[in-house]
Amino acid sequence: MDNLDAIFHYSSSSTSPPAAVSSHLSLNMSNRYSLADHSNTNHYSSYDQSDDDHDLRLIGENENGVSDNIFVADHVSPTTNSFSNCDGSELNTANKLNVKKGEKKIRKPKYAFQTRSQVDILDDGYRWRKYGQKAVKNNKFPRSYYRCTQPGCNVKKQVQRLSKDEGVVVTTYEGMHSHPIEKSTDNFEHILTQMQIYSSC
DNA sequence: CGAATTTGACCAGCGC
DNA sequence: GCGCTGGTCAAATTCG
Repeated sequence: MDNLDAIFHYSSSSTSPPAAVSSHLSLNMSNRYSLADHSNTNHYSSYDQSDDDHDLRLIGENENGVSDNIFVADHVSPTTNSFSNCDGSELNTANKLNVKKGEKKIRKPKYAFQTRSQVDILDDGYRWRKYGQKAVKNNKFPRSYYRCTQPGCNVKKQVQRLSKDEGVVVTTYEGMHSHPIEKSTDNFEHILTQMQIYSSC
């Protein structure tokens, strides 16, 4: 877990996913959820995430105080100061890591959501195909890699359960969907409302 | 039978 | 240079 542009902590006792939020988020980040813009991170308080995710800064906290924190990572490419450049453009084999010849590597922004959920597979309204799974250092749970199945849509996500808190699932999104959400979720509006609270800093 | 998942192999980046 | 780690590929397998 690194190179994240933002992590949103979302508490939920149901299977309804924050992923739905993130998917919506990825469609609208450029004009709505710019809180994690790297240019704004300097004034955020630091946050120690040394056990798992590293180099994360706390950028917001929910009023209920418990653990609904918003994070942004230190490692953000200068080219990703704006979400709007996250176009989901396809990577070719020679450019798997967004590296061009003679240029600094370009990373897409990533956005992670911490979810308190009993299930790993969260229905966010998009269709995903799993393309990999890896054991993660310092974590007894594997990380799963998914790609959006929509042709031409190159959005990826990673799903991982925290070792130190088995009730927490971290979903990391990379890229923006180039198509509408495929199905609605029951409490989408509720989730959106929470997101707006989080992003009101 | 087509789509999705599993899983070992492969590759690149990074730290030492 | 080497080993570790994260990310992806692709063949095999499973599922609907």
